[in-house]
Amino acid sequence: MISVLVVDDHPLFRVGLCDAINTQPDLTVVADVDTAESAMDYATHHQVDVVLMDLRMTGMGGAAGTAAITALDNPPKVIVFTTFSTDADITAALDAGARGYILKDALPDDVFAAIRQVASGGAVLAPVIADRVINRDKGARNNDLSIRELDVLELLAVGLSNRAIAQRLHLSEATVKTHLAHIYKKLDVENRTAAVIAANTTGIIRHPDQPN
Amino acid sequence: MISVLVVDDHPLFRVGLCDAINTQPDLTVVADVDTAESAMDYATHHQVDVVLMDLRMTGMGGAAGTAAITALDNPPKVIVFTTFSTDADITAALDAGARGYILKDALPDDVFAAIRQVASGGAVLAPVIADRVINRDKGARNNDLSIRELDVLELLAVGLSNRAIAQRLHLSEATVKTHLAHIYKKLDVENRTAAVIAANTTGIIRHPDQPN
DNA sequence: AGGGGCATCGTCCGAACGGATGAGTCGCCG
DNA sequence: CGGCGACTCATCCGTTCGGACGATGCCCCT
Repeated sequence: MISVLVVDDHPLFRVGLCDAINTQPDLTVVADVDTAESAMDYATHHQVDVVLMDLRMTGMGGAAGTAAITALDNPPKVIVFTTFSTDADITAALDAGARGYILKDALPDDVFAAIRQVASGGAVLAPVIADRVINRDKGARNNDLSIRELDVLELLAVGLSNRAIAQRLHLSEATVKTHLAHIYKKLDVENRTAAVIAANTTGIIRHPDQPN
Repeated sequence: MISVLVVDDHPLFRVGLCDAINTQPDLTVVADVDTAESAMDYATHHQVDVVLMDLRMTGMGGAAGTAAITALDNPPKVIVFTTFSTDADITAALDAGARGYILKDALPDDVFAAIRQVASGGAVLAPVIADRVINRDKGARNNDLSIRELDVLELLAVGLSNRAIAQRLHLSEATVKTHLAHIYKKLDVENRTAAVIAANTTGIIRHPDQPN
């Protein structure tokens, strides 16, 4: 019997998920919580095989929660289970030690299979995610912005002018322009607006979370 | 007994939702489907009291589906049940004839209550939504962009230059600039990048749907 | 008949942006 | 040590934006 801990701040979804899992003879939900904090709390005091963790939650968030849980002694396997699949989310989750990344539009059977797979020591990535991860380590290396370029891009993405960016980062405007030129090349765009869009859609930078 | 039709393309969520509803003695899910098309199909051939409709789905989408269903003879009441709450989504849903708009992070009891409320002829808006709707009719009237301004904003939001926008819309650049100036005023921003951000976060324009 | 919003186009000008190029410092890696 | 990349700054130049006018025509509403 594989024990599962469900972490999701959508009560309705959580309940449905728990019920679905409990229909499986070899799976059982031992607890369901709505924050990463409580998940960590539970995992430190109880034995759990697999944690199904939502990413975007109020509080510490799923990525931090995953990291905290995988740092425990004899840690449970964590599967990130979320609606979102930006690069930032994926890397954060995998870096945090997640052994699986599946999307909420998956079929129930896929979820069950993922739990079994991970419980037995394997790893599971949703097809879309798998592509991303593979491509990331191939050609997308040049897509990597330097730290400073990311700083600039972040400020760019909130609508600041070159001058304003320069002031915020204590740079000259010339330097900002240089960084921008590099950013445009790396993102393969022509202007700042397109760069902001690219940054948002590819998930290079973090959204301010759900728009309202 | 109130009969409910559940429309959602996330199988896991749909199943959980159906189970939850069926726990209520006075509610029963008579069918659950994964597209607006099948929902319309079902509603034309069967008697249903309330339809729980997801907004963002593959195919015709929830707003169009809502409009189609409420156009039937003796139509069921439609509650839009979604994760998203941008202005575009809300107005689309309400214009389409939805009698309720609740978010997927609602508590199960809230959902049950909403179904009962709508079935008995009432209307239900999630608190966040209610605020939006009310504010929209108050001060936000100047926030209303004209059709043409929206056209421009949409192209702006994919990173096009003034000239490119002009060509796409068969306008002179001068006209585009005039529209932009109006857009900036109405959105209370200083430049195009900020306008794009504002458009995205306030949901004035439609996202190209889920980023990947 | 008049007013107002919308859409269209024009001009002018200063500010901002984007591209090209060069160049200096620093740290890392072989 | 020598090369390379990141970071910094500068100058020059052409293009693009954004603001501030004005102007016309249309349609709707009072």
